[in-house]
Amino acid sequence: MSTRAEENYLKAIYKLSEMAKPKHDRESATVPTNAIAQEMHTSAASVTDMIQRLSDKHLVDYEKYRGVSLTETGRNLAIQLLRRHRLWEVLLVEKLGFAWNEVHDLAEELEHVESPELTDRLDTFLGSPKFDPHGDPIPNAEGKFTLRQQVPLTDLLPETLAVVVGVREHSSPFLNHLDEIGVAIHKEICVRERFSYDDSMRVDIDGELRTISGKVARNILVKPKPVMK
Amino acid sequence: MSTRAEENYLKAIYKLSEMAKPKHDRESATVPTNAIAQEMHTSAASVTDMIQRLSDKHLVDYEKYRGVSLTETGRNLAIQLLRRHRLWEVLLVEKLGFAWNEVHDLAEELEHVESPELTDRLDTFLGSPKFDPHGDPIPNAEGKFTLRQQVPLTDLLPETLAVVVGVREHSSPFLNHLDEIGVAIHKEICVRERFSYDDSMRVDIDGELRTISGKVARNILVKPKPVMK
DNA sequence: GTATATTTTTAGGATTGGCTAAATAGATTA
DNA sequence: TAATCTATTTAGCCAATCCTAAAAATATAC
Repeated sequence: MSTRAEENYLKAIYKLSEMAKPKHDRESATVPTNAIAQEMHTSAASVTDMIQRLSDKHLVDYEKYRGVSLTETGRNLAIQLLRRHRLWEVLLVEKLGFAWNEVHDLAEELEHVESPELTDRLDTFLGSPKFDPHGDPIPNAEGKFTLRQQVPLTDLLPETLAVVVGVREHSSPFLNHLDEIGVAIHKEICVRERFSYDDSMRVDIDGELRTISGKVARNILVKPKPVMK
Repeated sequence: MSTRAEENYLKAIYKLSEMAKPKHDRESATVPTNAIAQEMHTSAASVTDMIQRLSDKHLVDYEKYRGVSLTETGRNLAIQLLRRHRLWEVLLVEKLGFAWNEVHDLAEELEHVESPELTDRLDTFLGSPKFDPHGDPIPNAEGKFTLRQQVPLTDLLPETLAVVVGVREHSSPFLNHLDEIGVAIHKEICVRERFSYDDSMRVDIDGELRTISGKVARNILVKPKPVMK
């Protein structure tokens, strides 16, 4: 029904509209043309073009000069793409042995293969994972996300133990850096000291004491461990 | 480097040129425009169009009104597509649990994801299979096919035991029919009687005696079992 | 060996999806 | 409020890939 190009626009609009409105909401926030152009590394004119096509297909609501938002159909499509993307990432990492910073572009290709049957079977084969290798939630077939307690590492008080559950940046340089400092999903981190001046912190990872910059800490998501009394 | 459309043309040309010249040969046989058009369900004019582009890219050799043949580059590309196609089919059947008649169209999509790394890892994950679920040989990374002794079921003499190793037809109706009569890859078949009039035969499958029409028998490939003395 | 039939190519056009440059609407500031 | 800046749209193009109809080349038949 929809082309690759259309699907990529839907994904971009979904992403931007979620960023505009972090809390999961029934409605889709309105995003400006320019933001889409930037996100997709294309010209604003091309965006206007495509948006008009998507609007004709009732995948987005569009009023000239007012920005775009996804219709329910459009959002469901975007969420299914996200589902496929993240399931493929799990296959690539868990089964094929790719590193977590190598799978994004491949999943970007694979997600466009449309087949509910394939998606279902992939999900089953992988054991219906709820999160992908970066800790992002995988929507289920109905488009529902699994919620989870998570905060940026910067929010932890000293002497708190926490488990890494996700990242807020997916760039290869960032993920490589995490590899270098021993941070990975499911690793335990214990905060020793916080420097509020620059949000950097001293932490304990695998028994090693390290300093993590604020820039990095802000992009690590953790789930605090309840303290044993 | 090459688009999806170009890749599909290369595959079609490869297929036709192999059919024209069954023995594996260094050279690629010349195929007529019309044959490609039929194979791809498109118009002859479109074929001429695309062939000119492929010729500009040195993927085919082309002389007006003379037909096309693949260059070495073109043939290598086609063989890599075949490799990916068949590896994906193995994944779909062996790991995801699809039936052998359900995987062709999906593999047709998946094969276009170009990544030597992905292909390699897929191959390793699947245990470097030499044949796909229909018994077709999977070329290795160097493009070499595993050869194997195989003959159409119609070639067997009565009282010969053989193992089904492949099919020469991939249509769903044909594969479904095989399912119905209990024929599957690796099944043993024992020929009891041959009727040369119409090539039909009485065979033993799983201890059950059945009649197989010539049309069906011709499309079943078997490897005769050496007779115990 | 010419007439006819078939195959192939050319010509011209549609659609998708991108671009640049120019025009216009909306937002910001003095 | 007027001037200016920015965001958005329009206009006009381009390339890829398909199409139909017509022309040209080749093959076949008498």
